[in-house]
Amino acid sequence: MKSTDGLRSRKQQILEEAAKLFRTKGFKGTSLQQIAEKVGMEGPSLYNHIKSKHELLSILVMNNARVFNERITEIHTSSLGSMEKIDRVISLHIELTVVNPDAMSLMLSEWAHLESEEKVEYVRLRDSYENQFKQILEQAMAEGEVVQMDVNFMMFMILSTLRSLYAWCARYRNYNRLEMETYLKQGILKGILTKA
Amino acid sequence: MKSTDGLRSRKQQILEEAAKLFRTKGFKGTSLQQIAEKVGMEGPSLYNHIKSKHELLSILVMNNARVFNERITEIHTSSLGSMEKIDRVISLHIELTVVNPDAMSLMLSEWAHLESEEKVEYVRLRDSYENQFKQILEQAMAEGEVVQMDVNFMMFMILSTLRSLYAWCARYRNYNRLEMETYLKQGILKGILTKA
DNA sequence: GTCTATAATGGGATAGAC
DNA sequence: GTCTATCCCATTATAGAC
Repeated sequence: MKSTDGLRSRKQQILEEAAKLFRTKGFKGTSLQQIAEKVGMEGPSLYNHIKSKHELLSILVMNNARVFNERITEIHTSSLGSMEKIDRVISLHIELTVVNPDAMSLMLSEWAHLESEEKVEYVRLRDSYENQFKQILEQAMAEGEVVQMDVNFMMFMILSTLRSLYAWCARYRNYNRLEMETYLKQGILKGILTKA
Repeated sequence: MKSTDGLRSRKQQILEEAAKLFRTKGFKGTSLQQIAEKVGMEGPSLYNHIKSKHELLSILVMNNARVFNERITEIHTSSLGSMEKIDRVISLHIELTVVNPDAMSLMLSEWAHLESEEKVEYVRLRDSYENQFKQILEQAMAEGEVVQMDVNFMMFMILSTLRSLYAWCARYRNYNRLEMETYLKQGILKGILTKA
């Protein structure tokens, strides 16, 4: 059958159900039988569509990691000002989280279960991402746009919030995205105090 | 034998090794044999000290959760001002994270594998913690000390950073704690911008 | 309290009929 | 492409010798 049969191909459907289950029960805590059940087939039938259980995790995590890396490279190598770049990085996280919160959650919490070769590539992509973001922050700091602080620590604080966004999206489903974006940027850039 | 034998009792030793392994490989990804190996015994021998694998997770997660809840209740019910309370909550997170980063990491990422009764109690403790923190933030907001914002979202932003601290501690082992505390409070309260 | 042997279960993956 | 039957292995937990 062609993949144009339904709106989503069978493999896509499997990937989506796997992502949901991996997210809530963990990669190790999810069985192929459970995934198969969600898609409406028996466990072994999955092997007509996938190579292994690890392949599911690999596709979900690595696709997301590659997109992230490409997008931040776009921002990093652009001619925008440093503060504009920081603004775009925050927007990037929000966009990718809203589009696919399951993949985001998985990427951040289950990557350790990737098989060794891919795990190496994942870490490389993540490091590349963090280095580019760090350089943006260093530039902003050198230009006096942001306060003097250990740049690693500043990055840690910002990424902590951005990386937890998927949990927020899960709890408050239909939260207004623009409102979220506004509050988030305000909080990260200006803090919560009313008085300087 | 008495538990005064070594510096740590046998059970304590098992708990510590289990915490480290659960943290890096996950609860489901860690076998009793692996824990036993770290302690220097065979898998089944563990059962002379523990009731089950789940008991290990339960002790590690629930102890931490109970301490957290007690400590925030102390802060919440005190007569301190709202901003002072927020300051103490941040310090509380730093203290408990520095003292036992493994337990903190586990509590936040592996609680879903608790057995059903304890999972219910864990969620109750976590909700209690969040509600008390939310009330502190609401008070600060009502007094005009912090900016007007969805209080749930403000709490989410603050807790995102505080709950990720264990990862920071793991990466930069001997980071100066006072410096960390200063930067963290500055970042959360005043943001990263130089200009208001 | 520690060991070896072993039960009991569940899960990933393959074979082969349809 | 889906099914049932099956293999193989890891893992939790127990039994019983020492």
